[in-house]
Amino acid sequence: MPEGHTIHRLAQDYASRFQGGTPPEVTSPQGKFSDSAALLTHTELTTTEAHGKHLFLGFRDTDWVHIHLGLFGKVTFGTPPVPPPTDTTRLRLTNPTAYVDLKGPTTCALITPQEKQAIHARLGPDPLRDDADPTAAYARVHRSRTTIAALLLDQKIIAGVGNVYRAEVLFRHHIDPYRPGKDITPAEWDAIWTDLVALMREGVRNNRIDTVRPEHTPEAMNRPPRVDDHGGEVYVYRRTSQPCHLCTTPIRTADLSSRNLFWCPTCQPA
DNA sequence: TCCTTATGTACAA
DNA sequence: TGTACCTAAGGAC
Repeated sequence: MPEGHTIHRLAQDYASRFQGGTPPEVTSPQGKFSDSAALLTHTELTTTEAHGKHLFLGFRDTDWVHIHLGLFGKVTFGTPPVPPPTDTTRLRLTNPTAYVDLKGPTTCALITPQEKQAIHARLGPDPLRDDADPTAAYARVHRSRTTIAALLLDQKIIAGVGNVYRAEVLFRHHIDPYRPGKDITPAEWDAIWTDLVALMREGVRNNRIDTVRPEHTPEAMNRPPRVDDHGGEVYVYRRTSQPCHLCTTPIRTADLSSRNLFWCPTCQPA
């Protein structure tokens, strides 16, 4: 269950284990990717790349495996002995020193460079990519009557932000999630973008999402650390009815376009 | 054993 | 706006 930082981390991890060296054996124990796996097996993994939540594995620089984890996809790395695959293992790479399994992805497909280019073209700037242009994103935000909360999840506008980073970055900038995009000032957008770059880079480094400032950590505030399956310390995400770390107001939750929204009504006033 | 839930997206109406 | 799809874990029975 990933946001962009997970995908960029996966790009690094696939590369460190399989790029160069012995070309991996490529299999699809589940069968859904078997034909493509047969074309790729024992060819070189030459590069890996992430854009937002999309992962690309480049074989021979011309054959790209396009992976999107969706809500359920999981990637597991390991070292030999290689365990028997389960019937949900979509893609397995194996070389003499490592293996990696992919399960439950929304997408795992062999695509051409042209098809890859089309995917980049429909994605907005990614705070984790060097080629990202935040002004292009702001231009769309600024002319939209849609809420900033919805815009931040729109991958055409900004790529890689998911439900956790959305909730947390709006809290960190005291912005009401229901505020229309057109009311976001250039200074606010600049601050949001800069913050996302820093937060998501740290997310790649630590492979988890932490958003609380040093003065609000469990140690600094003498409170118990969060115990949750997403792993990080946060202000509002899935903290429904718990007291805000800053003002003790109960954190609120609501449904917004079928996604869970979390915010502090005091720190993020309408 | 069934039901719910989840860091997501695409397509139909 | 609703629904379908991909999977696994945890809780209610």
